[in-house]
Amino acid sequence: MRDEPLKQQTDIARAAALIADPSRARMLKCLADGRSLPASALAGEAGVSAATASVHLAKLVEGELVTVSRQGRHRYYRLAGADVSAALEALALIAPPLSVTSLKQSNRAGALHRARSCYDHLAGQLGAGLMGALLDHGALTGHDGVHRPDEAVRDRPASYGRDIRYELTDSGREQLRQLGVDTDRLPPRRPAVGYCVDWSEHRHHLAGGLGAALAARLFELEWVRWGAAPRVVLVTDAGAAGLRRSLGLTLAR
Amino acid sequence: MRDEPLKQQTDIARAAALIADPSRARMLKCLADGRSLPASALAGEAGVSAATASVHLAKLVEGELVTVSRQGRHRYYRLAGADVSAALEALALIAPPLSVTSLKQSNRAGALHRARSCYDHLAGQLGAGLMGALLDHGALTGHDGVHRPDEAVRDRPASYGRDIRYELTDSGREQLRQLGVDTDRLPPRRPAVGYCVDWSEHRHHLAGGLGAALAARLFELEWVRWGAAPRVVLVTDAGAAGLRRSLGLTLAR
DNA sequence: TCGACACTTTGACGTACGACGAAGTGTCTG
DNA sequence: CAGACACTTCGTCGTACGTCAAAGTGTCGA
Repeated sequence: MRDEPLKQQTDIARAAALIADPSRARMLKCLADGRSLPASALAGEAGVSAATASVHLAKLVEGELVTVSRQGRHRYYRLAGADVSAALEALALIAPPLSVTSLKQSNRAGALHRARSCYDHLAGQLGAGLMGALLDHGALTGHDGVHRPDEAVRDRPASYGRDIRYELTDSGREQLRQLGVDTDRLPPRRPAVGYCVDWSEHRHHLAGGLGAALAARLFELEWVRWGAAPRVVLVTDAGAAGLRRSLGLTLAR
Repeated sequence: MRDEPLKQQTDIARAAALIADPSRARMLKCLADGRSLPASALAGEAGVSAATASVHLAKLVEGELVTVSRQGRHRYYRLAGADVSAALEALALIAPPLSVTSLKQSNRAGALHRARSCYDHLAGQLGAGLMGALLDHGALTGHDGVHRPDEAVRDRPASYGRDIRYELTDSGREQLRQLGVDTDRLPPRRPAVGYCVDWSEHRHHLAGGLGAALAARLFELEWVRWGAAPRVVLVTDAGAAGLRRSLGLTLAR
């Protein structure tokens, strides 16, 4: 505090201001474990529009709290360093408990985690759960469905996967038929079996022609229906029962 | 991140918002080393009015980043705990360097550190330096002039001291006469030798009738003059030379 | 008891900033 | 090549908040 050789003064108010916005704070919290996530996922987590999220992320990059890496039409954001997560943790220690009103805001984030649409198929706990059930039953082979960032070559959260080639088995064809999905009537040119890396689950969910057909069938059966907010999908009571009965899939909560 | 037993969510945005204001950040920085300071000192450090500082401090108390203890008409503020200073340090690590415009704002704080008025006498480096010179020359006896919070009984920064009793020596009377201060003509009822604990220097500066008379004499000699901002005192070139010559006192910068 | 002082409260003012819709840019799919 | 998509930029709106002067409260000293 004296006028001694004061080492580089830093502007802690500016750094704090970057964290002080509730939307940005929620985004940073999601990135706190070191993941890198696309802007759209962070917008969903924060409960704001893509435009708003974009502005926030630009500020975080400008302030060097996060870095961005472009991959095709996605942009993946991650914390700039360990010192950033350290600062977040230090703040968490002195922060008051989250008020109920702010918790309500995260309802949509919770709903997105449980089940959402991804292009024309299903994602979230529901999407990854379906994939897991298909693998457990031997309907699909080729991988265990878990995304491991270290081993991933081109696979990134929230986009189509390329590292792995899943195969539909004869048994799988039969199981899907019983659900009402005719695997012989899939669109011709489109690859039947594809997958995405689910950003909220760190696991694969079914995509491709088959993923789209399965999603359509679940809507048809009214096992799922659209929620209020964009991309939010809700599992109906009939759906929870049906999924448990036909695939042994039980969803939390 | 999963929906697992999420321990108490905390509102890091609120905590960050408390630090995100430049004035509050400057106050917190001053308190970072554990000192407790009165509101007026913090207002000076932050470069804002007492009213503004009061609002800020109320918010910091409300947010439990600082605590307050009343002592007479003063209120002493200090950081609420070690975790608060830890958070400040963590933020300092990720903060950008302070911009020039913000540095300019701290000019007044720097000026207040160098020399300011305190009631009717002088404080800051100048005030504490004068006190030190008088002690070095044996003009005063009774203590070494350093404030030690552990040993202090009733002494607090930025208010009149009571723990110690300084005595003016015959030699001191002579030295002051040479400066033009007649120690026989001090106001009758007021104690001649008093002191305050200088909050920026952690040392004592001369107060009482003698402190006032010395300050008045230095203004009369034009060794010091008023600065632009309230309570700011500037040492003139003649003053720097005179203080060095008569008391061996050299002021930094 | 009165005035000086430390601090807070009130009220008014200006502005900085977060929010979104709509339009624009680049990239992938079929 | 056309369309869908991820993301950004632009323009506009509303509001939350920092700022200070002035007035109010409590404490100290003469």
